[in-house]
Amino acid sequence: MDKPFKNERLTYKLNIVAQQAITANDAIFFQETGCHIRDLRVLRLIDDTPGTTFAEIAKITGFERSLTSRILQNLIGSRLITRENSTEDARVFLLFTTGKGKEVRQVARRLSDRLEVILTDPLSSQELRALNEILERLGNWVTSEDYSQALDREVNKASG
Amino acid sequence: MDKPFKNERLTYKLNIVAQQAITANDAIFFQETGCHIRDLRVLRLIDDTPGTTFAEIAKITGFERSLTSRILQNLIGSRLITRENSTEDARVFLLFTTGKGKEVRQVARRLSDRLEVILTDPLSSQELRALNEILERLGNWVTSEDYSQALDREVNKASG
DNA sequence: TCATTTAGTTGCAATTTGAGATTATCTGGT
DNA sequence: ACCAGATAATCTCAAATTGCAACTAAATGA
Repeated sequence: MDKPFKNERLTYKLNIVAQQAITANDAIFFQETGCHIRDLRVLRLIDDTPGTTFAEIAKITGFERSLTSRILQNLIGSRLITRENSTEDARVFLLFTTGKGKEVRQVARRLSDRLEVILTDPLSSQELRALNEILERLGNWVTSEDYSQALDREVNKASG
Repeated sequence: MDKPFKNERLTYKLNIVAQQAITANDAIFFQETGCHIRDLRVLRLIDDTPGTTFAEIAKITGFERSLTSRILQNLIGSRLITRENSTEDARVFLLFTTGKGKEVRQVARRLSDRLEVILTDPLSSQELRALNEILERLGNWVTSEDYSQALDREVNKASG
């Protein structure tokens, strides 16, 4: 009858839910597609913008260049994407999904739909909408410059 | 004008918000108290249940025993908690917060309050209540046996 | 043509963490 | 009383992850 949390903080609750959901989902994605969520995200980006580049991917995802490089190497090794030299700049290469890559992307998409249904099972459709809306707003907030500044002010106030 | 996410999945949104909030908060907690969130959680547990044991902490937090051991060593090293041998079983030791530990806990508590105010700045009080309620429910769900089983069924259906 | 900048890769080292061995202690059966 | 497990907690070691910085290759521009 233990609740996982009682009066806990919002961040704590967020963390529990995010952590549990992601860990469980990631294992399933890996089992069903051979890819981890992070790789699938890159695959999706490439599939949505064929001919995108290494630098674009690194910029959009925010991953380190070395990490980006390794993820792309994995995807290429699994024959999910191909690289083609740019005709304009031989340092640059363009990324495309293979047929297999497109298939995996679809499998992942459908799986993701089903997993999200399971995750949100205890919520009414109204609650689900509300949650999406609120998280959207919070997501914008926590990634904003204003948020960092608000935190900075708080810290300076405390120690100053 | 880039939104951090558009049509993204719930888990993705959750992850962004949780990750950003936790990373930012953890740095501030460390700066202001010398402890990371994880350590503070253990400190809080001990302060709330004086005389609790290693095994209890490991069970409640779900941390590995080796990790739990290291966290306790840190807290002892920082003089925030003390260990006392159990009179009943010499293998067991009982944990207590020191005066300094209680102080740090209070500092952390107040800081946590303020950080949560900042985090939820863009939400109305009604939305905040709704979010808390929904996350509570989701937290219970994702840590339940039923959730794992629902995922198992989904996977078996897919591959079977 | 040479110096500088840019694209992407790779080697290396720091960090984190978990599994399993290890030590110390307890409990129960004979 | 003694021995054979069980149990509490620690510690060692090895695997995985990741970032930094050095590196190669190609472009740019003076």
